[in-house]
Amino acid sequence: MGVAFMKSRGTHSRQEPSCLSCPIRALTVYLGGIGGNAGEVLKFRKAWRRVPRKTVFVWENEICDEFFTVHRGWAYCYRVTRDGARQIVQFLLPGDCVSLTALYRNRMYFSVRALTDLSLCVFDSVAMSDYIHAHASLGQRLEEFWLRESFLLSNRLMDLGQRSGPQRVARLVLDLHHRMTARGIAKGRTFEFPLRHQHVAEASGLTAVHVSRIMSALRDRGVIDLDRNMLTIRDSEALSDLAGISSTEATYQTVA
Amino acid sequence: MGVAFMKSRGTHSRQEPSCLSCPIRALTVYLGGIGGNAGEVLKFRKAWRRVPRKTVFVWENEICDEFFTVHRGWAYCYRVTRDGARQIVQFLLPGDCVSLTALYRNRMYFSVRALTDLSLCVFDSVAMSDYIHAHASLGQRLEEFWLRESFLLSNRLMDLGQRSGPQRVARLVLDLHHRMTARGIAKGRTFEFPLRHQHVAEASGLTAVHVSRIMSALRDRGVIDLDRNMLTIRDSEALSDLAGISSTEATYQTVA
DNA sequence: CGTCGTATTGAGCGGTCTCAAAAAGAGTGG
DNA sequence: CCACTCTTTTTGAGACCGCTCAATACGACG
Repeated sequence: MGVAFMKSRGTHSRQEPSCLSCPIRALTVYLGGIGGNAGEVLKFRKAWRRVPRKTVFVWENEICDEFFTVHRGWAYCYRVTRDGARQIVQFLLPGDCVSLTALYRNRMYFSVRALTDLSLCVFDSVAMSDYIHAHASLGQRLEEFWLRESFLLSNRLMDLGQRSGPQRVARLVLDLHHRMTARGIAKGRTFEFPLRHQHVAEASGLTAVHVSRIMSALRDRGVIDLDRNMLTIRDSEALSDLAGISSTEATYQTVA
Repeated sequence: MGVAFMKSRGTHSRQEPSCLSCPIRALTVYLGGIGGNAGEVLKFRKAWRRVPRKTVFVWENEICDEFFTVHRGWAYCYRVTRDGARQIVQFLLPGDCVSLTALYRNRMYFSVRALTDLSLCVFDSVAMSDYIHAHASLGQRLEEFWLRESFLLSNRLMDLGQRSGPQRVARLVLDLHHRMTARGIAKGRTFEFPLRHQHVAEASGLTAVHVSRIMSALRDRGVIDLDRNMLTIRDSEALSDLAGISSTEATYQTVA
């Protein structure tokens, strides 16, 4: 996690990591909480795989019988409209599993693309499903993950349905910062922000051009600062005020 | 509690129904598929309750330890922004369960309101959770309900993020028609449509005024017809073309 | 130094909103 | 059946947010 691996597909020379010492294991469905056994999981892990940035590795409407966990880097799930418009459904950070979906049916309803260079833990989805369901507490944890997923999706729905462009952007930034912090990847108010305007746009239902104007305005007003993929929240007060964080969200956000 | 307390338009004078002969039992989590035992479920059903239209019976951010199934009528889940804007997250039709959420935590993250006069089957959420998890096949079914829920939410996300007003309205109409048909409530191209423009607006992230203009246009072009809460799809071709139904959705929509 | 991807900026358009008023329905009570 | 009220729908006019298109600037990389 500490090691940089930005461009260079040549770097990234880490050894295949073990689940036992994985710093993000507590975030996963299968190793978080009390029920997981890292040794056992490691035994049926199929592979540890690297994916260069911009690569699509799960395709909407196609078969996928693997279950992934993001080990390092960023990715995102998206779907595309019949006439080509893309909607980013979710950004994936280290510790996030790429698709609970694969546990049930292998026909995916979204695509997944690496945003940065990525490393993934790969499992056979049936094996993972069997493992989870063999441990009652993991099954319960899995269901809570679904609950959380629905909650997060409904948050996004609120954003797209009821909030202005600047609000959507502010909320996206805060959300990512919050998640990065929760995983210990971000420490203070500055954190890695590898999204292009186009990504922000596709996530928030705006245009890249308009996102540019919004972010420029935020920068001019001294609310945020963005330099070389590092984003700094300068005026946290102003940002969350703009975002209009509600108490409901604050409550649920602590879930992970 | 089971006693009626509507101002009863006189209709709705049904006896408390039994799960055994319930026409929508196949749609529920706990009685659909192969694992459910209607006699057993009926035994721990807490009540059968009527709720007059416009009544809120689940509150965002409040405790709720009941699990409901819509037995008759329409309802909707919604959330409200800090500055008062409402987003309808989901419409609930007979057979839909009001909140899987209550199975896990009793603090709700949305409110639920009756759109029409409503009758509900009421369960203690812990009892229901125990029952479902005591039957492996029901547990699995529950997880598939979560999958479906996420899929549907991501559909809505696509709508709000990437589609124009007319498209959103067209899709909402088609979606409701599809669901009504799947439950045998709608037979042909005409079906009950109790939503006010305001509801359509809050679901699709538009304004009631604008929804009015959109629906007038659809009517003028002979695409739909709306008379006294009955909606008729006159030109199904044109409507789904406008909606831009993708193959992904068609596939998943057959799930139920 | 040239190329490619990305960001910025400007000008003009259009979809959707706001505000406001009028019209149409639906329910209520006489 | 009518008169009254309340809710909902319709319509118009004007404003604004966000979009489109296009040109330019920037920055990373080879």
